[in-house]
Amino acid sequence: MPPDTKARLLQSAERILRERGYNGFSYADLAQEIGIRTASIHYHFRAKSDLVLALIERYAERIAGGLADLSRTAPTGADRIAGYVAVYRDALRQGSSLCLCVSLSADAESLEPTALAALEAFHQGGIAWLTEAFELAAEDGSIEHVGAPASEAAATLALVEGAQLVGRASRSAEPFERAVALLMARLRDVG
Amino acid sequence: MPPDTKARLLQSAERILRERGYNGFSYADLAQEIGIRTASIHYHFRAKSDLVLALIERYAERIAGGLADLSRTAPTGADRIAGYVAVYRDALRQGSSLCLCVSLSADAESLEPTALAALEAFHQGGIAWLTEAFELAAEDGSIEHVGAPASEAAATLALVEGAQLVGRASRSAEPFERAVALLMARLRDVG
DNA sequence: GTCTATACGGTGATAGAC
DNA sequence: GTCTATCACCGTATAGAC
Repeated sequence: MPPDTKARLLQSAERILRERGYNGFSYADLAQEIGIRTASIHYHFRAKSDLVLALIERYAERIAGGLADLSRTAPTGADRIAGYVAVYRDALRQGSSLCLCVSLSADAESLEPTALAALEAFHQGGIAWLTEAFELAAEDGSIEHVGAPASEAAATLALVEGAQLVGRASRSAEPFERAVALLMARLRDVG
Repeated sequence: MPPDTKARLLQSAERILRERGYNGFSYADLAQEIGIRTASIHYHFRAKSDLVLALIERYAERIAGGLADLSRTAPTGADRIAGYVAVYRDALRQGSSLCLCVSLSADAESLEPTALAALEAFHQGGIAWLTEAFELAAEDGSIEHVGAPASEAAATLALVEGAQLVGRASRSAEPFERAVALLMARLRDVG
């Protein structure tokens, strides 16, 4: 019945980290937000690096789960790409936060090797999923002039991550929409 | 003859900030690197926010100057886009650093309004330059199937910034190259 | 211009009581 | 599980001597 502290910690930590970056958030912020002392956080996560690693893994699983759902429910390649872009649009939250892994990539220098490896795995997973989506699109004709699927995938991942960054600098969703407009225009039959 | 301390400060600060982010570098790092005390840095830049603002303005001018040169020397739209991509490729330095403004965009929450405004101006300037380059390309036919120049510009800015981020997470140049490969393939007659 | 000295709060982390 | 108390720094910033 009492809310699971560890879960609340993860939830708050993710939000703060996505707003302020790895070096911009502390156990003190976190402690204040959920109403315990910093010492208590160390009980759940021995070190800040442990918390961050748990955060990445949890985040990667959640996104991977969402993409797997999308693969099942989206019939065309265009539907899948539209859904993928929506994931990043939602994560931007009108320019107020970044995808956890976009935020952490910028602070790569401060991360442990294990966290760095998890970050790379996240990117690799995104590219693999996008490659499949573009392969499907090449077959079903739902996206205009599709190039090599692996190249389209790498470009699309960079596009949405960069679009988030530009939106973050403007604290607005508009730059994101402008950046993905051409990609969205290539999609056919998307509601 | 004695090296200008202010200039050395700016040079070192830019390097460190691009490697570690706004919240990941301190006056102490800077002081140690150029061999003076932190108190002396405050003589040149009253507060960290003043240093960062000077850094952005200097950086924006340098990049704008480079792009202006490129406009004069690159005859086709494709040449200009290739040159633009090269600017970001060089700034990535094999995955060891980011464009100053990519780094700062991720730490937007920590910046003063003046710095944020300068960041937005940097992005706006990049998009304006790219828009002209794509307009030229639409006329000279040097890039395949050019869409609305303003849309191409917004997408290209996001693409190269995102490509840097993915490269940074892997401490490698390869993800950057993969991300821009399709764009580069659209360019014709580029040595 | 650069220094020493210092203020003052933040930082991740630990020991041990409850 | 959470607390109090405490540690050993590190952070930006200032005052005033040289």
